[in-house]
Parts: sequence; structure tokens; C-alpha cells
Amino acid sequence: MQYGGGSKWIAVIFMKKNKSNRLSKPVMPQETTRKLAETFKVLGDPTRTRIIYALSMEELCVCDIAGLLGAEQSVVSHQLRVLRNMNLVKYRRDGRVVYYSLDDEHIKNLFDECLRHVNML
Amino acid sequence: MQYGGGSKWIAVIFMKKNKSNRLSKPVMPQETTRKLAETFKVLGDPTRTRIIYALSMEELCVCDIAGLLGAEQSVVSHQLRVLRNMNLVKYRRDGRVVYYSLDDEHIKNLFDECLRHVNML
DNA sequence: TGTATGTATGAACATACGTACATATATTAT
DNA sequence: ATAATATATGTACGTATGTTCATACATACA
Repeated sequence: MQYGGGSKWIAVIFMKKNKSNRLSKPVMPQETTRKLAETFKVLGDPTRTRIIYALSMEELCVCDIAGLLGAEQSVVSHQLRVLRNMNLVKYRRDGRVVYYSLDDEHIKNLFDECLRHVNML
Repeated sequence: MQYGGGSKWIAVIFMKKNKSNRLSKPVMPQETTRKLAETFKVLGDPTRTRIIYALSMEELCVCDIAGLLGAEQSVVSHQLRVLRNMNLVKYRRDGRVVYYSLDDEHIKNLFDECLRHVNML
């Protein structure tokens, strides 16, 4: 701890800080941080990022996504499952074609906010 | 491509879609998507998420962050470097203590938006 | 019923990544 | 100058992760 263990006075200060809810208890419930991190992690893969972005434009089927990304169908399918499991995308089946779209509008906002950060908006 | 290769008519349709800027060119510059994904990935680790969240409250030195997270100093230091490299945090030195804080306000917005998604706000 | 098409999934592999441990650097105090 | 404290960094290691290839499943069509 900062300057801790130097003298008794310092030790007292350290204890005060501990009691003042700064150093003793974690800033945020670990459960919440875990979910946050998990969501960010899912968005943190180039393939998935591009899929999400494509879906932010329009509903698309798996093969169209693969075409857009120039990726193999199996890659897209695998990653769509990841996005599905995180409730980031939803899907509907029409015959043998499965159409995917974004699950809620928060993701688009996330993207825009992140774009602002990387100075691309 | 969807229903492609069936007949010449279908092939024509496919070519039209290709020219209409839907299937031919990628939805977003790969450079931009790469940066986006990189940023999300950096936020997608529980340790870094907790660091960012702590810093969203107040400026903190390395040892205080380590105390808050119950993590080793070296772990925090390593992850702070990652955050530094992505321009997510900035720092200032005061004696032998280095204080870290968020680099811009977009990150807080990112967090809030993500919290809304995981239904915690 | 059999074939073709669209999608999902399993296994294997290479690689990326987070952490722990040791150690180096920087600054302050004695 | 030496010791102590705060931080940074290098290495090693176990694990997680994305992709590839093969294959299974589901639906439409002949």
C-alpha cells in the first residue's frame, strides 16, 4: 500500500482509508464486471466485429455474411453461435436460410461510442 | 451465395447485388474494424475491466489499484501497460508514485452503454 | 426417396493471452 | 552511498481462443 509500513502514523492513515470505503471493498460487484468483460471480449474479435457491423445495417443470412466478410461459412457459423450465446444477435429461420439480426439497439450505441474513441466518427 | 448457381437468372441477380454495394465490398473499412475490435478486446478482460471501472471513479496509483482488486502489483502493472498502449488511460508521476486515470470520457460512456445491455443499470 | 443447398457442430491444431515469479529501474530517505 | 519503496518489465507456463477440415443436420426440390 502507498507509503504503508513506514511509521505508526502512516499505518493509521492507511486504516482510515480502508474504512472510508476506498481500499477495503471492491469498486464494483465482481459479477457485474465479469458480465461486462465477457460482453466486451465477445466484441473484441475482428470477425465478430465485422459481423455485428454488417448486421447493424440489415438483417442477413449466414451465407451473405460469409460473402461480405470473405470468410468461410463455418467460421461465420461458429462466431454467430458465440454472439447468440451472449444475446447479441437473434435469428429466424425461413426455409433452409437462417437470418440474423442484432438483438437490441445497445450494441449499435456501443459501436458508435467506441468509434468516437478511436476517432473514426 | 444464397441460391446462387441455380440458373442464369439467379446469376444475374447475384451480379446486380454485387454491384449495388451490398455483397461486393466489405461493409466497413477493415482498418476501422480492426481498431474497434482491438479496443473491445482490451476492455474484455476482467482485470482490466475492474481497473477501468476503478479509474472511472477517481485517479489511483498502482498500489491502490492492486489493493482494490486484491491483485498482485505485477499483474496490475502489466495490464496498465496494455491500457496505456491503447490510449485508454493516462498517467502522471508524483515522486515514486504513478497515478493513473482515464484518458477520455468515451470509455465511461462505453461502460454505461454496456451496462445497459447486461441489464445492470 | 434421393439429391442439393444452407447451416451447425465436433475435433484438432496453432497461436494468443493472462498470470506468477524474478528482477530491473526510479525515486526518496537515512 | 545504501536501503527502502513504488513501479515496470522479461520469461516461462498453462490455458483460452479462432480457424480449418470434416461431417452432421435440416429443409427444399425433383
